[in-house]
Amino acid sequence: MAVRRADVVAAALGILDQFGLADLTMRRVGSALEVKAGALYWHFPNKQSLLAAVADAILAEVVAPEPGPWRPWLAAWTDRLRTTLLRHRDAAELVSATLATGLGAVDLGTPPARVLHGAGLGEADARAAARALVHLTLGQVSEEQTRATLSEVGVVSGHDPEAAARDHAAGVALLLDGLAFRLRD
Amino acid sequence: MAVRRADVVAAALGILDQFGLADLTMRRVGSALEVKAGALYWHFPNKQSLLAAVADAILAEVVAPEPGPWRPWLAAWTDRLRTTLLRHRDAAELVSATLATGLGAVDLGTPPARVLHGAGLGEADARAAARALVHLTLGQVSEEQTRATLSEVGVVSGHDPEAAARDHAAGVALLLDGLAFRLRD
DNA sequence: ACCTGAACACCGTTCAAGT
DNA sequence: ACCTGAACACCGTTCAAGT
Repeated sequence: MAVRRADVVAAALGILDQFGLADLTMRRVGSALEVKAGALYWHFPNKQSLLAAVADAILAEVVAPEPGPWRPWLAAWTDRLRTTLLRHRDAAELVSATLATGLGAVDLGTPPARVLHGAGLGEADARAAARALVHLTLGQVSEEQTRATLSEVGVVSGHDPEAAARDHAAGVALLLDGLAFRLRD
Repeated sequence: MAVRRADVVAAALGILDQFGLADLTMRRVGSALEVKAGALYWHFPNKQSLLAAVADAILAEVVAPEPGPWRPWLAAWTDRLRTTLLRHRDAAELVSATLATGLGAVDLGTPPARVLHGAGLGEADARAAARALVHLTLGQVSEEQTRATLSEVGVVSGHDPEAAARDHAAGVALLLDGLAFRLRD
């Protein structure tokens, strides 16, 4: 039974979820598929491309909110992005890295930028605001996930998920206030 | 001549600047000091601790603006943070990773949080805003530095530093607008 | 106090050769 | 078309032993 590209991505995502990014090696993905590491290079040119595909798979889970007023739409979208990232171990770090390399296919900033542009913001400002929202979320979740892992191992104590959610919402609300100020008549 | 802890950090920073984070290995740092990799473990318990020390050294270069009104103070501080990060290859990625592990000594969020609290913002909101500012900057610079490296190798074309500066300023301004809204009477 | 030598258990990647 | 075997050039980390 030949392994297909999608099988490789699924296996990699499974390893990420169970063991984290540090254990996501080509050799481990291969052995999960009962195949040697070298075989993966038939499907992907290198490890980074495989990681980008995993990041894309994760981001595809973010469902866009129903069309509506820009502020609740953005608040909901940001929250869904956060929740999706939290569902997969080390996902924020993985997505950040992929976003930086530019290898990912999913354009994370486009949906919020479109909404903001539709609300009357200039295109450049809309893109800048979308980037800010994305970086804010990735940064907060990345810190939260690392802390969660560390507290699991017992290195650090008292990781509070509700406090993290509030922190994130506070940062987002600040940005949305700034946007409301820009969009006022 | 015995190698001291500070020598190790300086050598590591030199390798980071010249060759980037991927080439910053214990073996390379050792050979730059004419010492075997194992010798470094006399000074640091592991690689992460050495990286944290390097991150601290970089962040120590950020000089706080003169005391003054919160808005220009924060704008200046954020800009200096960005400029400092840009002076060292892959610095944003390194600092982000260190910040997540909690190993770093420099508390990046405290100065802006203090200024905001002094301006009348509640302590929790001040901390959340400071975190937002930091994550925004780290995310933008991290992307910028990766793109800069890629464009150096020729993988990607047209990295525009001025556009990146404008993007960052736009994101920060948005947040500061939100803060101004909160701090209005 | 500080370092070497040498090992252990890994990595990502390549590529001829097989089926 | 897809995979193995086997290698290449590396990693971080440990630790007895040396000075």
